[in-house]
Amino acid sequence: MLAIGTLAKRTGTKVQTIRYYEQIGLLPEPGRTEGGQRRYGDTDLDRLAFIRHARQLGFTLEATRELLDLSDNPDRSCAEVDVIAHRQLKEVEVRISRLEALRKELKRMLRECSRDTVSDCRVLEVLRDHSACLANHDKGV
Amino acid sequence: MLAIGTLAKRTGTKVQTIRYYEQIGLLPEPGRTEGGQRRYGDTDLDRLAFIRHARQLGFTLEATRELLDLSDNPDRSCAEVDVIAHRQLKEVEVRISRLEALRKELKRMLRECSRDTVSDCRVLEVLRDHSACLANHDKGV
DNA sequence: GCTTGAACCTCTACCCACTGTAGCTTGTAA
DNA sequence: TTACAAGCTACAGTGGGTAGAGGTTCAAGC
Ligand SMILES: [Zn+2]
Ligand SMILES: [Zn+2]
Ligand SMILES: [Zn+2]
Ligand SMILES: [Zn+2]
Repeated sequence: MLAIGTLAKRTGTKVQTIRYYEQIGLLPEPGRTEGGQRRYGDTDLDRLAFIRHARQLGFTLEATRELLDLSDNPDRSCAEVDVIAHRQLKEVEVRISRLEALRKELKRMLRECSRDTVSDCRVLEVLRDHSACLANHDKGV
Repeated sequence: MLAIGTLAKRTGTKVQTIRYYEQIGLLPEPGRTEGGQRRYGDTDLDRLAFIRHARQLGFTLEATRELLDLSDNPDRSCAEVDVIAHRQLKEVEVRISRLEALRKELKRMLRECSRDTVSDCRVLEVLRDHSACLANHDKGV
């Protein structure tokens, strides 16, 4: 049986985060020692590793919860899993294209800057005057 | 003079957000009517437009605050501005490369999935077993 | 001038996904 | 036995807003 600190180290999680996951019902309440300290088994280790990996891949805790639920029912079709993963993929792709637009505009601003006084700064100029900006913020990209 | 709702519409900001910016000292306290309602001038309009544009380009409110301060001192060198913008560019680039790694791995997971039962689902398999994953989460990429 | 109702006001709580702190108790190795 | 690392609970705070309750003010139409 593992103490919470050991579990934390093995999964690269902070102790508080583990207690937080328990609090929101993502991890089951573990057994306790006489003195009230949490003790974990291998099932908990696997479950927490799963959660951490899902988080590293950008899934929300809610999506992670759904994935865990599905993972607990091995006979069901994996279509639902794939829907969640696909949704996450779309999400990531939207964020990428948004960030690429920002990257482009930031680079342009910096390239065009005269590096003189603030009053001539192209960066501030663009910030003040949206029409000098090539990014389409309105369209969410 | 503009009421808060008009200012909100003109800048594409929610009314609550404007009050929030005032609360954190990003917008100055405006004049009020006899009855206590806020009234804004063109200076406020420009300042809020600047803030919104900086936000759309991904700058944090803290960075935006620094940019506003610099913008108020037209005689200073724009080097500081460029440092902030450059920092933001780096930030954006880090986020992009992280997201691209996720994108790649999500696509791979989905491509390899047999679309059968949950027990055979490649997506869940990868989530359960990090060694089946090609993304390097450890290195922050 | 009066009525109506949209828009304003303050205050509080909530979102996500944690993280940090204070003040106390327990477990374990020397 | 003692020292102290590691555990415990409870609560506050992060960023960047957003939502709602419950009350007040403004302005247009009559
Ligand atoms: Zn500049
Ligand atoms: Zn722009
Ligand atoms: Zn699958
Ligand atoms: Zn991975």
